[in-house]
Amino acid sequence: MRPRRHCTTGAVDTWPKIRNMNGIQEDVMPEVQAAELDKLSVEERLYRIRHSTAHVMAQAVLRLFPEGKVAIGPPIENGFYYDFDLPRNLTPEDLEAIEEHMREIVSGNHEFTRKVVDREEALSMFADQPYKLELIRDLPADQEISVYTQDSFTDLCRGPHVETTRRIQPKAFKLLSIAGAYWRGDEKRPMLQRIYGTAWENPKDLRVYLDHLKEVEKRDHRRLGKELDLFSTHEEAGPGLIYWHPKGSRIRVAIEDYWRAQHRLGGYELLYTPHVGKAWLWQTSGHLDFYKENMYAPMELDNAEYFAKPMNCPFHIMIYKTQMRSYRDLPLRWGELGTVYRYERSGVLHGLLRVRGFTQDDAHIFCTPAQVKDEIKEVLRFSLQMWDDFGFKTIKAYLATRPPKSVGDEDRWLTAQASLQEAIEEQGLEFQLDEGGGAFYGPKIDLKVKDALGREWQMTTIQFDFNLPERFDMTFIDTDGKEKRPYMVHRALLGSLERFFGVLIEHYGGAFPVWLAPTQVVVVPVASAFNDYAAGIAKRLFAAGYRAEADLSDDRMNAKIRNAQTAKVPYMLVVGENEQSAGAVSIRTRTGERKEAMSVDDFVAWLGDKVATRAEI
RNA sequence: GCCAGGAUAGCUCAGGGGUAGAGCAGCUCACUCGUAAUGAGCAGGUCGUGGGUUCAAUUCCCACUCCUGGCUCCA
Repeated sequence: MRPRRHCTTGAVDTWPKIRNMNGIQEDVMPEVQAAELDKLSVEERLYRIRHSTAHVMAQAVLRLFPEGKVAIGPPIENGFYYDFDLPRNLTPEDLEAIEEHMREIVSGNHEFTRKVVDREEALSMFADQPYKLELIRDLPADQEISVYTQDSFTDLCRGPHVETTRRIQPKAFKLLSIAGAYWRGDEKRPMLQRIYGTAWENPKDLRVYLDHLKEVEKRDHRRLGKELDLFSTHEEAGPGLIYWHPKGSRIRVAIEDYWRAQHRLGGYELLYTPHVGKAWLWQTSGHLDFYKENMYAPMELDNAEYFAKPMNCPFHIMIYKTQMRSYRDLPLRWGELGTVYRYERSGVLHGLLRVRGFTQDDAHIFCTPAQVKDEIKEVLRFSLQMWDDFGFKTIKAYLATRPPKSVGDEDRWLTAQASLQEAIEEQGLEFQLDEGGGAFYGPKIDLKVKDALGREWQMTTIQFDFNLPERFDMTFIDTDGKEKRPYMVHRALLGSLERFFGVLIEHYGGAFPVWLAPTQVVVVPVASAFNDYAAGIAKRLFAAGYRAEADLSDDRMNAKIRNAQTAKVPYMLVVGENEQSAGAVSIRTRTGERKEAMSVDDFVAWLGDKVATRAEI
């Protein structure tokens, strides 16, 4: 299954997006008559189908475990889940048995009937269902309480549902996995067993979705990382720490070279700062008060405690404070590919996407109030251009504003929020407002990018910070000769190189565009008699700055092509008698296409163009 | 951290109370070949770590580590 916690899972555009953020039954759709079901949008129909399938599953589970307790079972994107408290742990075989019962229930053509009950009635109906009782007791006093019944099963539920189980096709749903989940997501409460399932309108849609899951698995960056020899992790050497192999490093170098070049053009200076800092630094920044549980334990040295850095900002501020800063010096844009370490609980580590040490493509912008607007606009534009260059074309913005508990002047918050929103609107970006969702120290924009499989990943963050300038007493001298507080914006565009690499691998399924491919060209001689010619071409390409090699192994030509193909090398140059005598190469792309033979000079120019235009192939 | 499942050759995996097997990769030899796998041979393992039960444990039991899928938070 896909890593739900790292991306909004999901789905090709045509697939309905149904979210249930807090995992509790919620439903904003009005009740409709059964006959109207077909008039509903596909999203609304699927919502009902999934919700109803969850009820059917609960009924099936209770058939197997009559003494089981049911918790909640909402529809989610692409499916549904239901949480249970059962006398024993479920096994994968149980899922098959449950599915069997579900098919039988569904084929009974039972109606879903809705009934409104008062609180007392509800409490007595679910007297032996403690989780339901808790839900009922937590409902607001003026809330209408409804229950839905199909066959012999009645559930507390706001609805809506399909009119009969006939709407649930026996071959259009599938149970996928069992997982532990805390009651109401609280680790102090009981651990329940959650069954995830997927449900669709018809068997064909289910098949398309299952194929999609297979494709997701094929593109899994951990699998491709191994197959393509890109990176590894080592439990003996510390979990969650990434080792970049030569081929992975080639890609990283290409990314970093691009990143530096773009930042230079964008008016950034680059910094290098230490990996550890004394307790004073983290005390001043507040990290020891608010972030300690995410930090590596201190090292003691000369009676002082040193911490590995979880963030780069305090170091950049130290540099800021080495001089008196004038308004004439601002804005300062300081970037750093800064490697940070954060403690993550062992259960959450996941390939490149969730690690304990990573390199942020970090930068801090220090500016005057008058400069804020333009700076934000530029950062956003910069970010979008970068995503475009890396081949991600669909971006969504999330603007998070001031939460109730927060620091900083009201007018600074308003200025900051206004400039964030204006920047988004100017770029014509689709965005969602997350009222009160900002950090206590400032509002922010997060960008989610959509990958080739339609999954959204949160990558870019652009964040105001009203806290650190105060804590470190940062100032600049304004035009009136007075000391003022600069604005500080923290931004990471790619996020972290590790995570970005993981997403990039999955986006391209390992078939990187030419400018990023670890090996851009493999020269394949048709027989060993042409080894020298092949080696000469590879050498020439290499000298011209390309990642090219000749395959001079004992393999036959067909095997060499296959090896290059499975390594997803964009171009294979096949050379034999014809090419040698003409000083040419014949080109085969990894898509299987054969191009007309061209002179080596022409190929160099052609390849240069492909790299410069960031062509996929 | 918690719940569940897993860990056997470099990789993918089979097996099972009497101390291990395949394919690919690797090495050697032969083949000199025109757009996705030439053939033969060789080598490769304290069966995750530690403890227990047993005449005997890789197999059964316990603990731990890591991995996988979830739960909370986040780049």
